[in-house]
Amino acid sequence: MRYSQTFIPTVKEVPADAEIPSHQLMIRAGLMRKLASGTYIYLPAGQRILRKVMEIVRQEMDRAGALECTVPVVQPAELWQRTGRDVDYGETLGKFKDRHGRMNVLSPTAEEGFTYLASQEIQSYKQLPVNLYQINTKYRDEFRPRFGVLRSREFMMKDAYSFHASEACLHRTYMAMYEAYKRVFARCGLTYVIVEAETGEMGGTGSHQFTIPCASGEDVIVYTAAEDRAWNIEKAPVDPVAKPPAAEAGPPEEVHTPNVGSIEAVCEFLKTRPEQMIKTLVYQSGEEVFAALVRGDHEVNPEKLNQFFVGRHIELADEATIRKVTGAAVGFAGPVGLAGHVDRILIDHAAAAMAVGVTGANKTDYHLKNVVPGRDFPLEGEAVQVCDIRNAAEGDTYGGKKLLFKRGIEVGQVFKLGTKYSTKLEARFLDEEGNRKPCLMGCYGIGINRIIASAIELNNDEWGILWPMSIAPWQVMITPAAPEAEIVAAAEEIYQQLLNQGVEVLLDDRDLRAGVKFKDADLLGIPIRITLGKKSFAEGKAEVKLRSEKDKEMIDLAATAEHVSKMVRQMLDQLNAV
RNA sequence: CGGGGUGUAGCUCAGUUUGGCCAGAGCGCCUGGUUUGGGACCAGGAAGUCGCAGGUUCGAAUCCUGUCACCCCGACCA
Repeated sequence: MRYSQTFIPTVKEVPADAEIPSHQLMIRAGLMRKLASGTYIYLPAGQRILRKVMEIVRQEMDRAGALECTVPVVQPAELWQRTGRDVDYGETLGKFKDRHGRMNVLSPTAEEGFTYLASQEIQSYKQLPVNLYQINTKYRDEFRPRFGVLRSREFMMKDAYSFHASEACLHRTYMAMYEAYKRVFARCGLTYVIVEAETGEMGGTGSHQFTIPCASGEDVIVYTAAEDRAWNIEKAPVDPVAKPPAAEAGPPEEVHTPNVGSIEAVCEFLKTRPEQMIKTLVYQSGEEVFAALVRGDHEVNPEKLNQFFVGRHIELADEATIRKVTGAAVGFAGPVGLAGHVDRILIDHAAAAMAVGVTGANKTDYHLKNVVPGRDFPLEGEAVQVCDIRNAAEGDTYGGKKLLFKRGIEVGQVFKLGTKYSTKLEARFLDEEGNRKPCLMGCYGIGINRIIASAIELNNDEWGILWPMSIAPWQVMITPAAPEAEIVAAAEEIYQQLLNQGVEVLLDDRDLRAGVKFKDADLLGIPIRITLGKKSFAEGKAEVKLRSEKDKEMIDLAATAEHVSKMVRQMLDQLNAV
């Protein structure tokens, strides 16, 4: 490709609305432009990267026995009503009505589509297993799109869905996908951490996420100091904290705390600390109202709470409900005397282990001091349970091992779905004994755009991007650094030779000063640059430089193309050797 | 959805507090010339309904009302 004939609009200045390196550099290097909040146009160079990542994913999926399909992005809402996800997905699900008045859904993921297909086509265990995938646009009406392509409304995702007659078979495909994912991310030149994203319910290894550790990540990864296990914070278990020796505490004492509802404000007002408070959150799930108690400095983990309400949607109770069950304004709920007013009380281990604490008084503008768990409110009973319902925090342990934290970008997830979708959409098969059973399912996703952003987050410097060879928009860039005809001709010759050898090469044939070309080359981040300058040309040499290295190598002009194409192959082999 | 912020040239932003100079700068773009290995220099030039709609006023980028878009923060409220 000749630079003069492509379209790579680079910009010097950092765009005002881009915060993280990948977002800034994708704009600056002319890879993409914003169309609207959370939607981006991929320009030619960006599109090449997208295509390369998709091709790696496609190759690894095919190698692992998955079969490519394409399911429509616009799907009948009726299908989503049957699985209940039109409600469960909430506002994030994009919908529109067509001219016939039919509701349509913009696919944020495609369990329904693929399961529908299976329901139509799978009759017998003899047809199983089957693993189908697509690489297609997904749409999510995100609450808050941000960080460029990391959390966008429209994005490219590879999603696969497998169907099985047995748990063992599902596990085999699950592991095949797990291995395929390792290959995909390694080939893309990414260092990744695999975290456990789901335990309990499915037993054992129900779901793993592939995450790229980096500061811009939105997910929190929790891992043991020995790094022998890692979890998404949504699933990270914690040891119950030790109960301190019982403290001398008088009876609960009401204190007037006018307009002081928040933990912070109460601490300020009562000169206490968050870890001495018991936070009482009221949730609802349909008609059922329940309370969750955690220590003031801890955070409730909705995913953990969900384990107690499998398959149901839970949310924080609205103000009216809170008033009804606590008899007080929002901000003054507490566990003392709450038992009869809610259907259930879930108490985190750490809250239960407190010797004494401060809580809301279930009375507007009042809190209670000297509240002793177990004495002033029950820790056991029919509707009371002490359990793990909070996020792991600094200082926690699991299995006696210290827990550490870092941020990560989730780029892939493998998940054992079970029969949720196959039951609801009647994707069933007859087994050897003639019994009709719902298929066991797995689903496996990879965020294509996130791979690109992660690669940039991991590989950039003050000048621009440093692409791994496998996903670089071009493998080699040729920069004639002087306008003399013989230099241009030499560049042209090497360009043709490289093309003939199947190397993806970008020839900077623009009539510009060398400095400008160098700046653009560094911004774009093509891994190998061949520079032809007056001085080296006079000596019959070309300069070969890696984007990642400072030093250059002087190669005979006649040998340059051969030398460079060998380098390309070696760098690719290194990435593919997994 | 709540809170905060920003909308002025293709980009980054000044000007708005205190209404009145001709609506500006840097970068980019066009023309000519000089340059030519790390985002050159000189000269000339094009380019903005000041987000949009109302209103106040002799006069509005500036004040008021509404509206739209974009950005940031947000369970910690129990």
